[in-house]
Amino acid sequence: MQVTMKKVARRAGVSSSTVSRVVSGHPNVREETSRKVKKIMDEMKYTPNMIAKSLVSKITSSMCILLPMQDEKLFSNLFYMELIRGIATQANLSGFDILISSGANENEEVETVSRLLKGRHVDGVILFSSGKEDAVIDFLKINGYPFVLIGRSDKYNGILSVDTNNVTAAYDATNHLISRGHKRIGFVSGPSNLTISCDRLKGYRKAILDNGLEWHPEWILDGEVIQDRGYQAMSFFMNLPERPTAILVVDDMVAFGVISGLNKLKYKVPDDLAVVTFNNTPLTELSNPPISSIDIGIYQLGFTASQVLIKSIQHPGNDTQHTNRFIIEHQLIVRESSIPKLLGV
Amino acid sequence: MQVTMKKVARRAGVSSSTVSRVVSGHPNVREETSRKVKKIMDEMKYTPNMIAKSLVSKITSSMCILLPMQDEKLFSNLFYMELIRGIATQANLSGFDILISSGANENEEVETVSRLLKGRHVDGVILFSSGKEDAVIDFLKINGYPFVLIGRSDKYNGILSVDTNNVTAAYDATNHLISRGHKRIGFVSGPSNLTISCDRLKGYRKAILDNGLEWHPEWILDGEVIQDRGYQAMSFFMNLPERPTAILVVDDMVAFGVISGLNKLKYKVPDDLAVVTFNNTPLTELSNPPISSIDIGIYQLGFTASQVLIKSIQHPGNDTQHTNRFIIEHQLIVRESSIPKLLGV
DNA sequence: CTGTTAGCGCCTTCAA
DNA sequence: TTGAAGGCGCTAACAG
Repeated sequence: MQVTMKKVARRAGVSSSTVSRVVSGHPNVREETSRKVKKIMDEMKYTPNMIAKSLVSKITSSMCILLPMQDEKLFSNLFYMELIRGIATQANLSGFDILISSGANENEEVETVSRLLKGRHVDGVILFSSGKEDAVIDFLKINGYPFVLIGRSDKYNGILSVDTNNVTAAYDATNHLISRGHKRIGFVSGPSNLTISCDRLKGYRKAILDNGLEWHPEWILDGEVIQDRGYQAMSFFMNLPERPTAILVVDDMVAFGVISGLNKLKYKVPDDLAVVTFNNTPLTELSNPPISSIDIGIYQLGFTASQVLIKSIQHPGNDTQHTNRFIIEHQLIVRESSIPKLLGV
Repeated sequence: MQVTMKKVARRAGVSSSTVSRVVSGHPNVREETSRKVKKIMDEMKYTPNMIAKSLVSKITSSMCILLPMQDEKLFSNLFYMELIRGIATQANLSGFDILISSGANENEEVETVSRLLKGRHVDGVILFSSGKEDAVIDFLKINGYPFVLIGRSDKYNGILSVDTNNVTAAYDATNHLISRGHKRIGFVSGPSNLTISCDRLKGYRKAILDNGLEWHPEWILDGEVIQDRGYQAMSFFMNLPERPTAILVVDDMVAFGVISGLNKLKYKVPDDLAVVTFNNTPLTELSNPPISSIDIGIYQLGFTASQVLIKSIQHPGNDTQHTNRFIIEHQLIVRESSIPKLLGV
């Protein structure tokens, strides 16, 4: 049997409105009454029924994270888990709960989100930019539901989003290699339909061109191929005439495949090929050699997204606010994969 | 403005009870009425208000996953994400939503879970065995809330749990090494307060003793030390008099540290030291050499836990049912880290 | 300052 | 087979 306000009220000899006032911290309650009611609440172990509260207030204090469908596994588990951590931490700080959801296809995604939002299960959504048209975003925009995009989308503007400046990040990473004397630099790309892949490629290319270096299409490898058969791919790559002396890799996991392949082929990192990658997951430190990586602040990304969404939920008016795109700073973490080994170890 | 049953009812010229019956598939509705109401519902895009439904039915169709506090990062992100996938997939199949929660300390954990359960936000909880006394479990047992434990706990019995037989798994892994001719086998352990670590150690030890092999305390390393300074730890290990020729490692991530350390020290895997590990996350394939690993079916673990919890929520009577411990089969995936390299590659 | 009243949107009797 | 009425636990408006 649940302890309700009514019961607390009866036991305390007051009306249930008074109990409600005490619970919600309403000012118009005599100090004494408040204390008495609170004591009784403690005794009876009263816990508010959030469902009933939601029903009348139309606020659920929860948000959902729409995980992308598993069509590309390149940026996967480590990345999302860290993101969820960031989101959850910030959400909990504001008393929000996190709901995880996903759909097998776009239709299912829309249905899920619709059910959750219209069914008043959640107040808003955090989702990931796919780069292409997105039925979910359309749905959210049309119905005016609060949502935040992690990543960037060329197709939509004026929507709340949190992102890394991937072009600059790639530019910086490439410049790091250039500043270490590399003239021929390759690139391992991610799925070409993802904005994140395109942006990183763009930044890489810009750095190459800005520095007047050579630009060879053969120096650009496909990350998915590396994951599947890193050995062959790297063998091909390393046997190119005038092959690169350094390579920029779109993701830590993929960099592992690259280095693994190189090791098998008896090439040394960074001596034969310097490697810089993105995301700076814990893997980079465990690799041999440890991998230089752009830390894009995954946790921050999630934390901020959560913050922005909650703000948008709590102040719905600000649709046309000035800043709707939030950029998380990145930072290059230099490790052995891009600099000559230190003496001693 | 939300579309309610009332509005649909008015528009369809029936009572809202009838609409309710149609929605819930109640048999006592004339075929014709049903069709008419359904048509109107579609037209008006009626979506049931789950909150209101919950309020009266006292069923939320959602569960929460209580993520462990981040005091040990040994079995971390990759593991949990995969687990969540399994849980979410099964849950969605049954129309359940997943709530992610965590707490900074045990008190917070209890509070969160209590709020969620008593506030009728979720119907049940999936949590992870910590091995020691657990205030959350106490809370759940005392209040009779449905919950499932992933892992095993010596302290509690008769509670629903889903687990790997880690003793057997470790036994099998060790026997694999023994069958390949290894006589001196080391072990890298996880946090000693976790049941999972103890069980794996137990299985390893049993295999060693059953086969009449040597048992040296120095051959047992601490996983956390490896993560922090794998190089030194492995250097020490490899310089032991009559050092092991093989080693069993409690987790993939840690095995990475081990192999990384060995590489730096110019030792070869598996020639100088064969390695077998647990969990079979995608990392094992990306390593050089690829690591032999016990696949404990993380996804299955989550999937089953979800299934068991839902069953327990929907049939609350079965507290004293016969099977309350579900074991997921494990399987050794043999890769190059434990067998001589294949010719040709 | 406090109590009464009237819903939130839905489901479940009970009567017709 | 259908409708009316009442209530789930809470909040908000209006009186006192």
